This record gives sequence, C-alpha cells and structure tokens, in this order.
Amino acid sequence: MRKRDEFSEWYDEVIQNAEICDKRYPIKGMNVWTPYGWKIMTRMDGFIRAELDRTDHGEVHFPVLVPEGEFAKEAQHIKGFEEGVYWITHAGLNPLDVRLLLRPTSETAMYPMFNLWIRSHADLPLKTYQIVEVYRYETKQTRTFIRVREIHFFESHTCHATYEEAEDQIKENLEIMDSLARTFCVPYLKMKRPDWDKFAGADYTVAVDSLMPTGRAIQNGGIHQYKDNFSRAYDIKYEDESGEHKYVHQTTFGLSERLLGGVIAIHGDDRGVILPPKIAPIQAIIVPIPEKGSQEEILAGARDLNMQLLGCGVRTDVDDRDIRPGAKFYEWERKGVPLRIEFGSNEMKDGTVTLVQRHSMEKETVSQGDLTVTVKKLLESIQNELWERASDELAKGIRTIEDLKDAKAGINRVGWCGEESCGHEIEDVTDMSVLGTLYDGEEFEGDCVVCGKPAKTAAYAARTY
RNA sequence: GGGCCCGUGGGGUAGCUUGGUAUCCUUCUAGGUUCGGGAUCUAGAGACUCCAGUUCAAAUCUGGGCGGGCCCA
Repeated sequence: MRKRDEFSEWYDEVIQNAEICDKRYPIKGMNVWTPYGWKIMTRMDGFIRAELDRTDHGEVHFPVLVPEGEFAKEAQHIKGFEEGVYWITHAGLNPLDVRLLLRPTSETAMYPMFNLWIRSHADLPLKTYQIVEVYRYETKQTRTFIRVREIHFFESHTCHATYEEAEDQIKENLEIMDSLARTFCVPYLKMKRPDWDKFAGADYTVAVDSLMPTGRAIQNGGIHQYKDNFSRAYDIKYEDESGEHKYVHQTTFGLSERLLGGVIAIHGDDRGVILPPKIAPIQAIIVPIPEKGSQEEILAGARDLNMQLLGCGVRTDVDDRDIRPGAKFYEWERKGVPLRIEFGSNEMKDGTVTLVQRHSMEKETVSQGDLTVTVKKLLESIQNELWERASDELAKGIRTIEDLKDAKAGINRVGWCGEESCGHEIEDVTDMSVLGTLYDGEEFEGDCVVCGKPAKTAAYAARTY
C-alpha cells in the first residue's frame, strides 16, 4: 500500500528504519554510511572486485584531485561534466596557481598516467579498475543512493591495441554485469543509448537500465566504447610489432551505489527492506524465545545453532537482547534479513527449529539435524525467487505501443526509423527519455511511430531518475 | 532563471490565526516483573534553525541568513 502510493516517503523511511544510511549530515546530497549499510555496500563491492579480479583487471587507486589542465583536454568530456564540478581554489589562505577539481569520474586523472605506463603493444591490454568516491554537484533534488553529490563509485578503464579488442572488452563487461545483476537481484536492459545521450566523450554507450516500482527507469551503470577519442587527447600511444606508433582504444565500465537504491526499491515491501541472501550482512537471525525457568538452556541452544551455521559458512547471529521476541521480529524484517530462526521451548523439546522467510513470510518447522542443509537450500531459493520476481516485474513493465499518446508509466517500446529528429519527437511528445535500442539488436515489424517510414528497430522510452 | 511552501527533543507531531506555563506518540537511560508478533511498572533524559527587530514578554508578529521540500521554464 504505502510503497505503491507514496514511493518517495516509503523509500526514505525504509532506509532510515533499516539504519542503512543517515541522511542528516549537513550537506545536501552527502549522506553518512552507517555500519549496516556500509556492510551491504562493501559486500556488493566485494562481488564487483571478485569479478574484475577474475577477468585480470588490476585494482588501482588514484588521487581524488585533478589539475585543471588535465581536465580540460577532451572537449566533449568537459562539456558533459563542467557544470557539476567541485573546484578547489585555495590552499589555506592563498589562492592556488592551478585550480584543482574533485573527480566527477576518473578519466582525466588516470589517462595522463596511462600515457606514461603504455609504451609498447606488450603493455596491452591494460585493464584497471577502482572503487572510490566521485563528486558531482547535483542541482536537482537529491535522493539517497539515487542522486547524491558524493557517489560511491566503481569504474574500470581499459586500453587496447585495436577497436576489435576493445569491442571484446565491452562484451566481457556485459558478461560481468550479467553475473553481478544476478547476485544483486537487479535485472536490467542493455540499452544502446542514442547518440545525443551517450557518455560525454564516448563513441557509444551501453546503459545498464533497470525499472523502478514507480515505472521510471534508472540507469545503474554504463559501459562505454571510447575508441581513440581520449587517447588522442591524452596522447596514449603504443609501438606495434612493426615499430609504428598508434593510439590505444579504450573502454570504461561504471557502476555506483545506485545499485543499492535499486535493490531497496525493487525488493522492499511495507515491512521494510528485503536483501538478497548474497549481499545480506546477516543471512539468518536466530531469535531465542525464552521461557521462565529455562532461559539459560534456550539461549545456550540458540548459540549452539549459531555455531553450527557459522561453521558451515552461513552468516548468522543470535539476538539475545532483553526485549520481546515480537519486537525483534519486526526489527529484523525492517533490516531485510532473509531468514529468521526461532528457537524456544517447543523447538528445544522436539529437537526442531522454526524458519521464517522474509520475502514470502513463509513459516516452516524443520528438525535440527537438517538445519544447515535446509538453511543453505532456502538461501539459494530465496536468491533465485527474488531474481525471478524482479525479472517478471521488468518484463511486465515493457509495453509496445503504436501511438505515442498511449505512452504510460514503465518502459514504452515503439518502432523507430533511427533518425535523431524522430527520437527527439518521441521525447517531446511523451515527456520521457529515449533510453535507446537493445544492444543485442532486434527486428521490429512496423513503422516509425513518428514519421511512419519503415522502422529499423525499436526504441525504448521511459521517465527516468 | 521564475513562483509557492516548510524548519518545535534522536524520529514523527500539537501549539502559531488571537504573543505569556511547549502537547502527544515514539526513542533513549537505570532498575523490577516478563518473553511464541511491537509487554509493562517505577524513576529519569531530551526541542522551539540562526541573526536582528517590535514588545514588559516571541516557538508564535516583521525582516534577513542558512537549511529542506514542491511547481513552472
């Protein structure tokens, strides 16, 4: 009810109640990660890191400041970011000779160094990534995790000898993204952005677009082909086998804390957050139900269950605080813990435990001997169900329309001749953004929704965050 | 860029029109009795966004700053 009717209020409240973030910090758009929220975020980072390490990327960590001169080298890139840049103009009481800026993304910090690192084809491919904060002065309304001024950011940057090798990198990035999306239970569309909306400085952009419950699309990330646009500006060249000097071809892949916003928005319900088991800091919370006379035994039993589960690699904890069990139930539901394990005198007597799944509120009793196996199986099935649920929502949110007047909340699929003018017309009439066309390509039977000429493919339009 | 609205304990609020003792819920602390869906008792803690003005007296009226929200371009 609340989630559907008052999404904004619901979203803020759920985040606050789960203690994921404290937005009372006195700068708009700069929030405080509290321990629980930071654990979730760093767990997500962990999966990103694992994927990038697996694919032979080296983790780096560049300075947050960029000198003005480096920033100014790629014209399109500056245009895209200059309005949102924080400048450092003073050191102590004295104005700086060279102004410094807080990176809004790290191309301009990294590429002067890539210029030094790359000499020959033997240095290629260069595959790097970092997880850092970036800064963008947002003027519009800010929203926790979704539009903030200090962004917890992942970015990979690669350099290749040829365009084809860079294209292969794009494909690898998309595979990584597929794997991460399943882990985070955030399904997405691979949208090739229209030219007028690609990343500043890119040759083309594949956006990672998901659908929020409000029917608006959210871009959780981007994968970009730079060709040699930046290497020409930063003079990143290598010497090939025949002794010729050539510019490298580059790609980038970016994701951010928006993904966490997506998880919360997509999976949460009126009881609070629902976390996919893989990213939940606590996967199962054990709540002892004490009874007069046998408090000690029950608590000891609960602790024993905890040790068993921890020993099998399940992240569990015992909530032994002196408050009513009901209060604990509500609290852990707000925090999105996937499983609750109740243990009281009944269970102790019968040699069982009671399990409750957060996402479905399904309750079952299992014998203690089956506990670890059952818990592991349940966590896996919860992970899958959350993915399926969200995938269904995304599929249901895409509608093909024949007339722009029929555009509704969600993602609207229309025939498109591919002309920019028709694309803008779609945006103007629907008051939405054209997300682009499917990266994997698709045939569309029919005509352009604007000009009536045969459609080359389908365009997707939605309101966006 | 233009217009409108709002700032009261940690969170949510009443009070503001008509100036005078700041309400309720939640939260927090200590202790007791409890514990199968937000327990209860006792004792305690905690607020008027800031600056200036009007006034005997300002949460309340006026002006400005800062912060937040909304609508239009």
